[in-house]
Amino acid sequence: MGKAERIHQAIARSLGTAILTGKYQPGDSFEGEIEQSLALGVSRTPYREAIRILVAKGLIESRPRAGTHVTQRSRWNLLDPDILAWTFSGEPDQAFVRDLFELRGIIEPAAAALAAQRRTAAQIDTMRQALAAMQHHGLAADEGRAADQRFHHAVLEATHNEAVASLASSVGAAVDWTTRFKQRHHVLPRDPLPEHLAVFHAIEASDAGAARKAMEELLRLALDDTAATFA
Amino acid sequence: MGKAERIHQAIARSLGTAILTGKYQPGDSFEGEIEQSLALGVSRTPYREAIRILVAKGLIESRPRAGTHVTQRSRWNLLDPDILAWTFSGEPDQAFVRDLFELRGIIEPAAAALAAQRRTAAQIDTMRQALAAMQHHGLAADEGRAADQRFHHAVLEATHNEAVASLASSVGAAVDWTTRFKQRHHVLPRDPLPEHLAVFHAIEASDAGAARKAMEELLRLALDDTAATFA
DNA sequence: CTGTTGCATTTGTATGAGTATATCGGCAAG
DNA sequence: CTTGCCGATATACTCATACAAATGCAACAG
Repeated sequence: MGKAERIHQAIARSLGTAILTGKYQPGDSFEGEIEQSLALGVSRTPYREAIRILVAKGLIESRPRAGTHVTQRSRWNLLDPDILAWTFSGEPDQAFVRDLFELRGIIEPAAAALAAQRRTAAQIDTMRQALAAMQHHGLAADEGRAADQRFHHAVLEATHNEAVASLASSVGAAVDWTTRFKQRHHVLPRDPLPEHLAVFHAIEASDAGAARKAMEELLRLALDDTAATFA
Repeated sequence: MGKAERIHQAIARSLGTAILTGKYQPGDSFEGEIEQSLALGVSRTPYREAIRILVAKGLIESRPRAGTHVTQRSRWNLLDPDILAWTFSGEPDQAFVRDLFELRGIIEPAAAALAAQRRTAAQIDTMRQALAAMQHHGLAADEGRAADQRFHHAVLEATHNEAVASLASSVGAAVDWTTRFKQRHHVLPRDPLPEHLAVFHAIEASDAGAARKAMEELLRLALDDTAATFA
């Protein structure tokens, strides 16, 4: 049933995480695609495909004679879903987590306001079910966190804006990692349901202003929890 | 000097634009990697690498026995720089352009406010030079549009938030295409410099509220122009 | 010192053989 | 008739090797 990870995926993930965790610095070289692939015990084909994946995500660039080098951080597609997953597979940079929260603070309140104006009945349903699942399982369980993500995802979907919705996986990664991090550090989490319900009710009532404020409050509380964890 | 486009890049661009312009619909099949590559007159190696690129950007997925299929639109990384470039290489969907503008309306005012608080002297300098170049060349010239992009890019950079800054290429594509579109339809553009200067001066003065309002005004005017073009 | 030209090195492309995997269809049990 | 198992088979995946193309560097000519 599950899809076994292909070799090129494994290589891409391995090298990608190595770059994102700083084991390879911008400018570092991967010269010698024959040596590299043999060193990994694979043929050139999957190695090259892994390189193509990383190039597609902006992490590296390769030209004949010049070799393959890690690009400058500013050229990385940090919001790419795979990049985020690779970033969060280790202990991510605290500064980057703060940046992601700040981005959520920009996107999600505005999205909540738009969602309040445009949401369909089906999307309201999705949100309601997600919150029910979240209440039932709690954030300690995988299913609970998945439900949390579904809720935030549904809010972005309800904006009926594809560009905004495509940030869902990025935001979702931030949501997921934040709660995981709290769990990892054994912080007794305050029940997050009230804030979520406030957002939900405002969107259901088509009250854009209230939805914005409720989402801002939700993020403020989440950020406080996270900051407490770091401190 | 210029880098000749590699075959796998060309294939990826070709198939990517075909998907983004709707010539291939979600669910459509690319089965037969041998046939497909021969039909394109290339070997399987670069064809497969092109497929890996498209997979990395979420446009397609491929599994043994099942074949290679175009994924659902919701799984595409619409804000990926290449995806945007491919999208804008043709006549992009008007709805998507509106979505991108809405996203800019969410991101850029907030970014301008943050930039006002955090900008460095060097970043102020970059903005000033960009505006000077913009005034000198005008938006009809490539150099003028490049300067316009540099300005908006500098604003996002000045937030000192990597997650926000990584949206620069996305926003930049929107900026660039918008002005190109106006040119293409021979709309006599109003001089956009005053709004830009207003944003710049607010950021220089570290006035976050004024920067936010000035950017909102800039976007409102730009949107009006674009809407008039469509009408 | 400057421009140019040839060369060596690295990535890019071609091709054919063989492997692994997941879908599909049939078969058996319920 | 439905459900679950299970093997045959088409498909992508990997390997190995050979050759082509591009480009940065150094030697060289002016």
